[in-house]
Amino acid sequence: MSRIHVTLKDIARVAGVSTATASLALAGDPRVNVKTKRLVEEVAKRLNYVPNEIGRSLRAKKAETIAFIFPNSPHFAFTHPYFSQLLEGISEVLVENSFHLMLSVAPSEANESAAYDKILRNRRADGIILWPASIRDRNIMKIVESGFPVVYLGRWHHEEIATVEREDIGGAYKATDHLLKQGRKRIVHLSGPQEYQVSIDRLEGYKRALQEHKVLLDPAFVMEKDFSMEGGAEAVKELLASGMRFDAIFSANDRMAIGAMKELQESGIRIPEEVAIVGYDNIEMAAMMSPGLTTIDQPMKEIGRLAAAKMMAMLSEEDVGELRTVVPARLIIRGTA
Amino acid sequence: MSRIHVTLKDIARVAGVSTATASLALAGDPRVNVKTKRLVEEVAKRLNYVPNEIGRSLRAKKAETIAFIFPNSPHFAFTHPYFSQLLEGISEVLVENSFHLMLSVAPSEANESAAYDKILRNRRADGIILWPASIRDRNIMKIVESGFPVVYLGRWHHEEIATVEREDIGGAYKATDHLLKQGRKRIVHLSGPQEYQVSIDRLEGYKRALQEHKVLLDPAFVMEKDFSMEGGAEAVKELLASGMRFDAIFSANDRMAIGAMKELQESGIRIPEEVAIVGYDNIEMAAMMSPGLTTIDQPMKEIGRLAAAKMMAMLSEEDVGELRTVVPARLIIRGTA
DNA sequence: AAAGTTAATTAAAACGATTTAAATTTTGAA
DNA sequence: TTCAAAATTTAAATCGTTTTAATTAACTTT
Repeated sequence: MSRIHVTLKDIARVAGVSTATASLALAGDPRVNVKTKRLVEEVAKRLNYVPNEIGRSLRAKKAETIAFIFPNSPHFAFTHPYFSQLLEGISEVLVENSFHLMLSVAPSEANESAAYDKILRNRRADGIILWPASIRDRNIMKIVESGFPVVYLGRWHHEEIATVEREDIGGAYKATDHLLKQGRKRIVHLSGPQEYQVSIDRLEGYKRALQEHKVLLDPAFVMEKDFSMEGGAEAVKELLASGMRFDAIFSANDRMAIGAMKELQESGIRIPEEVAIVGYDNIEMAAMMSPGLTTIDQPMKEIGRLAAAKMMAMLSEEDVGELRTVVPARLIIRGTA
Repeated sequence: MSRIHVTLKDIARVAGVSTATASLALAGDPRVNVKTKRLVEEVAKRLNYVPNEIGRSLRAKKAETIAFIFPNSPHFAFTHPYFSQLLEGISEVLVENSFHLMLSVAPSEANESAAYDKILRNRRADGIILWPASIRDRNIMKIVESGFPVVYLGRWHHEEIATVEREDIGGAYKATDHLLKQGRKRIVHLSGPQEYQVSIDRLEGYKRALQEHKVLLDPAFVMEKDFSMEGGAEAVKELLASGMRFDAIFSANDRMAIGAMKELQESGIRIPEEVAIVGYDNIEMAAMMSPGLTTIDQPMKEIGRLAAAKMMAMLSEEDVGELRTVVPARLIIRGTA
C-alpha cells in the first residue's frame, strides 16, 4: 500500500541537501561534488525514488509521449488485421527511448476536429503519428499545417511532411504483372473505397501494369467494395450473375480476396485453374487458405518502427534523413496465382 | 503554426480578471458572478483556449489516463487476434469519459518489474487494466498489492481484486460437451502453455465435461502446445505418427484448431466425419474456413468496455458493483462439429 | 449610521520537478 | 594572513493549473 509518493524534496531532506542539489545530482550535472552526488543517488535508490513525470513535463514543456491517431472510425481502424503489428513496431522504438504511447481514436466524425485540436494543444503528446484518413478529411490537413511534429503513414501530396509510406502503386503493379505474365488477360480489380489513398494507388498500379502489357482496361472490371470479406463475396456474386468472363482477380486487400475465394469455391470454380487470385497485405489468414493466397507483403512492424524512429529524430532535432521513406512491397507466391 | 499556447493567464488578462476567477468561471463555480462567467467564457472561446492537462494533472494529482499493460512479451500480446477488439472496447469507454489511454508493453522480462514500478509511481496513469500474464509472474502480484486501482482481465486467486473474466471453464465445458453429445469419445485436447490461467481453466472444463459424461480421461490425449497454428499442425502430425485413434479435437484456441484442421485435411482425413473439431475464440478466420470452424465466442469488445467502466467507477469512487464480472462464453456451431 | 451578512473577487500557496542566478564555501597563490 | 578565483550549493523563479483563505464590495438590519 505504498500510496505515499517519495518526491525529490524527500530525497533532499534525507540527504541533507537542497532540492536543487538533489535534482542536479540525479541529472548528473558536473557542478555537484562527487561525494554529494553519490550520497543523493544512494538515498534515491534506498527510498525507491521515481520522479514524477507530470511535474517534469510541466517544467520541461515536454510530455515524452507520442500519440498514435486514427482519424477513421474506431471500428475500421481496429479491425485492420495489421494494426497490431504497426503498434508493435511503434511501441518497441518508443520503449527504447523511454517514451510513452498514447492511443487516440476520434470518438466520432462530428467532434473529430475538436479531439485533434485538444491533443494538439493540451500538450499531452509531443508528436503525432497519423494513420491515413479519407482523402476528404480536412482535419488531417489542420494537424499537418499546425506545425506540430507529425509522421504520416501514407502518401501525402505536399512535400514538407515526414512520411513512411507503403509502396502501393508498385505493389499493385507487381501483383497485376504477376497475373499478366501467366497469360491472364481478363483481370478483375477489387478496389477499396476510392476515398482512401491506398485504394487510389492500388488501382493505379493495376492500371499501369495493364498498360505496360498493352491490355486494354475494361472499366467494368474495376469493382469498388469496402475492404470486407463480405464485399469480396458480393463482388464475385455480381460478376457471376452478370455473366462476364474473367480469369483472374487482383484484390486491394486479403480480406476481400478471401471472401471472393470462398464464393468462387462455393460456385465450383477452380482456383487457380479457372480464376487466379492475388490479394494484398499478407495477413495471417492468407497462408492458411486452401490453396494458399498469393499476396503482397508489407512489413507493417517495420513501418511502425521507422515511423517512431523518424519521430524520435524530429523531436531531438537530429537529422531526420529522408523526409519520405518508402517501404517496398514484396510478392508472396502461394497457390492461388 | 499556432505553437504559442494560450494559457489561463492570457484569458484572465484579456478578460480583466484574476486567474483564480477565470479558473473558477470556467469550472462553473457558483461563486462567480454570471456576467463575469459569461465574459470569461466568451474570451476563452475567442482565443481558442485549451487547458493544459499537464498543469491540471500536477495540481489535481490525477492524470485522467489509464494504462493498459501487457505483462507478456510484446509479440505474444499483440498477435492475439482479439487484442484489437479488447482495445476498441476499452477505448470507447475512455473516450466517453474524456480519459486517455496509455499503452504499455513491458520491454523485456528483465526490466519488467522496473517498468511497472515506474508506471505505478510516476503518476502518469490513474489506474491500470492488466492483461493476464503467466501465473508465475511475480510482478503482477506486486502491482495488485500496491493498492493501485487495477482491473485484471482474468481469474485471480484472491478475493480483493476487481476482475472481468471470461468463462473459460464453462466455455471449455460447453465445447467438450458438444462433442460428447455427438457420440465422440476419443477427444484430444490441444492445450495452451500451462503457465497461463486460461490454459489451466480450459483444460479443467474439458476434464469436467468428460467426467460428467463418464468418459475416462486419457492423459495422452492432452497435448500442450503454444497457441500457434504451427503448434496445432504439429500436434496432429504427432498424433498421426503415434497411431493413436481419435475422433475429435477440442483446441484451446482457434489458431491451433486451424493449424490442426489444415494438417488433417492434407492427410486426407475428413472433417467432421472422421475427426470433429471445436476451437476457442471465434476469430474472424474461423468463419472463413471450409468447413467453418465450430468454436466458442467471447465478446472481447464487451469485456474491454466492462473493464474500462469498472475502472471509471473505481476512480470516481462510485459503487463498483460486483468486484468480479464473469462474461459468458457462447458456442458457435459451424461445420467442423 | 454602525454592525452584521452575503456576494464576488483575488492573492497566494500548492502540485513536483528543473534551472538560473546568486550565495556560499573551498582552494590556491601572493 | 588575505584575496581572488574556482568549486559547490542553494534560494527562488518557473511551468499552468486549482483551491483555500483572505479581502473587498454590496446589501441588510437594527
